[in-house]
Amino acid sequence: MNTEILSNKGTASKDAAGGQKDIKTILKELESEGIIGISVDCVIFGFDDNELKVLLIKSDFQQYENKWSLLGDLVNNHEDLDEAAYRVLRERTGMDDVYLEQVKAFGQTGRHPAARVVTIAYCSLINIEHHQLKILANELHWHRVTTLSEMAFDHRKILDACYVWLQKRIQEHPLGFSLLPKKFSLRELQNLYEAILDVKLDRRNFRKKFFSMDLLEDTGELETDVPHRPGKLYRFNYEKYQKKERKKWFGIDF
Amino acid sequence: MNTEILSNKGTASKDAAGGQKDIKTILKELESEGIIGISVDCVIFGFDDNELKVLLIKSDFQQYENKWSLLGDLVNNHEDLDEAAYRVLRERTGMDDVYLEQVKAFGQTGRHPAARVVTIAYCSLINIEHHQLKILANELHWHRVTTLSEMAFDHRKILDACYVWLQKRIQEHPLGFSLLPKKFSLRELQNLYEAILDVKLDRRNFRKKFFSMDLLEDTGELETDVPHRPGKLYRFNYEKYQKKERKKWFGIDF
DNA sequence: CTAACATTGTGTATTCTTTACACAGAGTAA
DNA sequence: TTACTCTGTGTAAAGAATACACAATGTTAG
Repeated sequence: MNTEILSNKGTASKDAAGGQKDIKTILKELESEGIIGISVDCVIFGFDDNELKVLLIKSDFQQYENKWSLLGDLVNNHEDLDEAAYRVLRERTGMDDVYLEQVKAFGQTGRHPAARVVTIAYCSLINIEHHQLKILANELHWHRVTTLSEMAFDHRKILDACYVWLQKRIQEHPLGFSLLPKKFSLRELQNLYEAILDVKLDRRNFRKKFFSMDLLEDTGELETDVPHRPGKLYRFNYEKYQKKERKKWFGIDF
Repeated sequence: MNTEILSNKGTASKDAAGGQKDIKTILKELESEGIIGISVDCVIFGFDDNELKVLLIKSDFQQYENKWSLLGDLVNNHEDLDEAAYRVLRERTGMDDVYLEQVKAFGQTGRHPAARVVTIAYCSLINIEHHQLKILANELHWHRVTTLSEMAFDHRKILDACYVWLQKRIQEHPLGFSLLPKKFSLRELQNLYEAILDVKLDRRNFRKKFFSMDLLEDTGELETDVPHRPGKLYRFNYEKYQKKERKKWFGIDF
């Protein structure tokens, strides 16, 4: 078989999900050879209009016509999994310096109609404002996470898993800042947490909590264009965070 | 290529790590075809003699002669990832009803000398006493996690990742009981936590904590064969745990 | 059979963390 | 100038984590 096609180069084949002429051929070959394909799928979250959004395209697999699909691609033979995920991100969003983390492998037989494909799901967080969608093929755009119509393949399951992962992760690690501009108000930060965790938080306690962690730096600037008293703008201090000693090892509770 | 070999059946080929005559041929074929192989590797933990143990075999890949290796195998073409992991467990330990969870995919190029193989790591917890090692080939046996000599492939990295995962997971979910006999004393439970988390805990606070969770049932029995006052034996009540409502959604801290 | 030993079982005071809650200040818009 | 909206702040109460000591129970050695 033609390994040249399998180890697809750069933007040649679009995605295990998005599809383009070649991918189907590749998958057909995999299937007829009894080979398991490997892909990555990126769940790319953004935060806009006080809502958590996810970046999707229209699937062009016939079985999933008009269904939404995650961004993914087959893994190139000579690239690491992480690299493959970064490549997908780069190709789709034009962004390089992006938060990206592996979440889970999905490998049910029958999850892809064309062939056996195991996919490694990655979760990515990007700032919608800083970001320009490059390739707008397949109606690439942002969707509310909470009100999603049906999705292609098992992508709903993948998305749900990543969302749950995010809800947990954001409470233990400072990921959230990747979704915000570099300078943000505490209100924005709280909106972010409220949206992702789907909960209302007490404003004063929320502030107290973050200030006591001592990781926010006052930029000295204020919000502009708000129709009320402007709030202070802060920035997250990654260095301080790195240096901080992780204690709290012990918290048995279930 | 011969898909019959690739989709290895049952006990035919032993492992991406353990190897047996066929596996090397399969891998060679994968490599020459430019195909990425998929395996599962199980990090099987046990608890014995107040220490956390892991089940390993001797690698018989020449490059890793005399190095220890996790238990794994190529994923069969028609089985789910989880099934493949269960199969490995069953074949090696003879146990079916075992705690097993996917932890992470490892897919660095070059992680396997014979071919490109992406492996999905699973973590498993078993009670050493309840369990009989079935196939003792390749010097299958238990090793202390803390004092491990060099390992084959990137298996040390995989093991470390699973260990860290376990340390975290055991604090949030009642996994630990899988490592203990059905009936256990509080001292045994505490030893387990102390060993895994590598920390000393206050006995009275530990008890208070577990009793307040209200998930331990007094069996009415006592320890036997201890050279001192025997402690009560408890059992973990899974049903109560299932019914318990999960609250504590909110714990931002990093 | 008694004394020494080892480990179980228990409660309270202190500190830290989380929660609940209200009012003055700053800017905007009419 | 007033009404409006959101920012910024502190305290009291409840709950959780920690530190800590002594009597009870069984075993073992003399």
